[in-house]
Amino acid sequence: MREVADLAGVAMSSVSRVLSGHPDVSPAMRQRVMAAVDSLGYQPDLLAQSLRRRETLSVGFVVSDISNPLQSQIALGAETALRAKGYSMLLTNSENEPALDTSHIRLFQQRRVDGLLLSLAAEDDPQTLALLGAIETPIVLIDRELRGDAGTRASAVLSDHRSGMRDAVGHLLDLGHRRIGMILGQPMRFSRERLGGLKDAYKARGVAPAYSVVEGQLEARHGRAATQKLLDAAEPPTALVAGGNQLLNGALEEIQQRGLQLGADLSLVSCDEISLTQLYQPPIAVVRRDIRALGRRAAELLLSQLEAQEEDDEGRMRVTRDPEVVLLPTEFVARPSCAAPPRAAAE
Amino acid sequence: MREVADLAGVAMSSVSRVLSGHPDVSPAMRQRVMAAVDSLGYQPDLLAQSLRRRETLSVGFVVSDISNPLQSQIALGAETALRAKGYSMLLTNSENEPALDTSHIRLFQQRRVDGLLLSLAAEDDPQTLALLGAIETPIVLIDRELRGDAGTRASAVLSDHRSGMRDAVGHLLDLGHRRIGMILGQPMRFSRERLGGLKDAYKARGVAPAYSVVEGQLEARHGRAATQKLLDAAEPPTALVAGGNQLLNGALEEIQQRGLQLGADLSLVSCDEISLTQLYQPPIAVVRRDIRALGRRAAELLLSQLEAQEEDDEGRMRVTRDPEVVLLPTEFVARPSCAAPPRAAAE
DNA sequence: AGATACCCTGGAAACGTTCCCGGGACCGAT
DNA sequence: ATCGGTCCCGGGAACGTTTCCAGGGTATCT
Repeated sequence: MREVADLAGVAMSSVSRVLSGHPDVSPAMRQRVMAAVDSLGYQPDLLAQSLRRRETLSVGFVVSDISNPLQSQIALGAETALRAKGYSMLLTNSENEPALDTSHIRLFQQRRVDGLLLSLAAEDDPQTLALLGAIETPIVLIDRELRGDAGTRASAVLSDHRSGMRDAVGHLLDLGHRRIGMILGQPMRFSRERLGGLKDAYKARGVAPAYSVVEGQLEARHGRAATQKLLDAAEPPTALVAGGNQLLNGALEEIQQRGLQLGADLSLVSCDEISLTQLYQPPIAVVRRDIRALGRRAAELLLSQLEAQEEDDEGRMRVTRDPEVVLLPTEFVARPSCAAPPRAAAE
Repeated sequence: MREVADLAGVAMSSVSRVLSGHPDVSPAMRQRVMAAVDSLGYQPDLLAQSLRRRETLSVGFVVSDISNPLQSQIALGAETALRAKGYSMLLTNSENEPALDTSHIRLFQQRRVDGLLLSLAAEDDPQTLALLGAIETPIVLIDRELRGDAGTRASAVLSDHRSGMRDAVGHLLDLGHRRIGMILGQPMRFSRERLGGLKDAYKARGVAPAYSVVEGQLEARHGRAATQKLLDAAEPPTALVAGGNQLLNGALEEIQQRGLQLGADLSLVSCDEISLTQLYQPPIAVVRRDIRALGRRAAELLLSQLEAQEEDDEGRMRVTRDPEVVLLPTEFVARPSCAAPPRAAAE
């Protein structure tokens, strides 16, 4: 920048003014400076800018596993929205370990990110909650619900899993199923809501609650083990609900292993659309949602918080807008993987 | 940091020395400083550190679309390896537009990233090539091959698509197929190599090259359109090769639409394992590779370049190690989606 | 005892910006 | 001609670190 100033024969402050679009700058000055900038191919150093301006135009995204199609679609949606406003995204994988969550959040703090997008590994980790409660930067939770300070201070985008699942289980009950097996992941909001939707459906139809639920990790191995356990029960369910694409993979493995025919022998509903659910034969019914929109909305919430920041007397940035929580819809899509239960099992 | 120094009653330079593990520091001093640090909960500002040290401990990752399972697995592998060495990853999606590639690279330059991981949208975009040729930071290309300066200056991790595809097509030829249709994406290295593998196989078996190839974008729509075109030919192929998971999705749509039975009516090979290929009925043969390793190796190459940097007389960092290119293996996995061609078509 | 060497510490410049503040030039009004 | 105001511009402090340099203290050697 000094080179530019020297070449143009002006002060560095003038160069800065021209480049940052300050109003107090004459056309002649602008021209001179821009000429020098072009001829030197000068590009301002964002690092120094950030240091001085006290904002980095960057946000941290903590994700448990970016290779999960769910998370990567969220990341895409979020990054695109953030980039449109000039923000960059720092990405980190916490490998489903809450301890990594906190250490990454701390790291992002040191990097002075302007905001945080969190898809946490756990909702009830005390360390994480304590850290988040003490943090002043804007936070948006993605499909997570936190207790205490951390929860009230943060914005959130949530999917309305309950309503989609209510329709899904309602559909199964209407087809004549009575015993439904549900495979869930970690005890987090999405699991609770899905279970809630299932209960709602039984209740709404006045059917005796003959469902069974297996909780575990959100991974294929658990999907398979849970399927095994459910189908080996004395009175096995006639329909299965897999609460996530990894669980679906495991469930399908076991179903194929047993030579069961989807629809005819066993009905199946999964959560979240992937290519597999559409192209499988028979196609698999899903509770669907716009995942990319989840990321986009999360970014928008964060941006709105960032726009509403003001410096207080101590020079720190304080958010002036209250955190928001938005609920995004889910939709049940019936497909041939759901059919009436086999005669024998239906009684 | 000044607060820490004041509380401990020492100079800021001493605090800095303690925290950065400088050797010239007495045990007493270390103790005093650490006590002050703990009591204040002080965390150093990485921004200021980066500015002063002239390194940011961050790398930029330019990806065309993170929601693609391929790219997200690469990202996971890379991020994990980078994080282990203290580096953070900035992620950006270029939406398959070379213009965005260059603008993101420029942005990363301004952010002073220490290195660049590139999965470019195009291999021959002049703007991108010019920019990369003029850049001094270490670069690792991911499954891309560049001409000119940019190419020689950059490291790269490449997959050996050719050998896997050679085996795949060899398998099809051995089953009796003669007319094979290949669906490819953009004209980049992976497409060229796959085509090369196909030709190799025909040549090795001395079979007349009766294959046909359709190039296009790496997306489902093209996969479907290409399948349509190939199957509508006067002498349609008896086996199809889809060069990527998006293309596979499109191809399967069309195949199902026509009511064709994989294996019996038409053989199919895809590239890169996804849950669909394993769980589809019949399972789909693939040319497989360890995608996460691709990301990991890319990060390792970059790290090795970063370690080999030294400051020259003008204060700029210069890499002292020559760029490396590593070739990672692929492996053909035969599955029931490949079978002998139907009698009628076999002549 | 004096000199030499070594270890540790404090002061200050620097990294590349931004932005406040003071001042010169110019205009119009008195 | 003087004054008040507006418009631009340059100087310099600051953001939070690191690192060079010089100097003070202690130990070692002659």
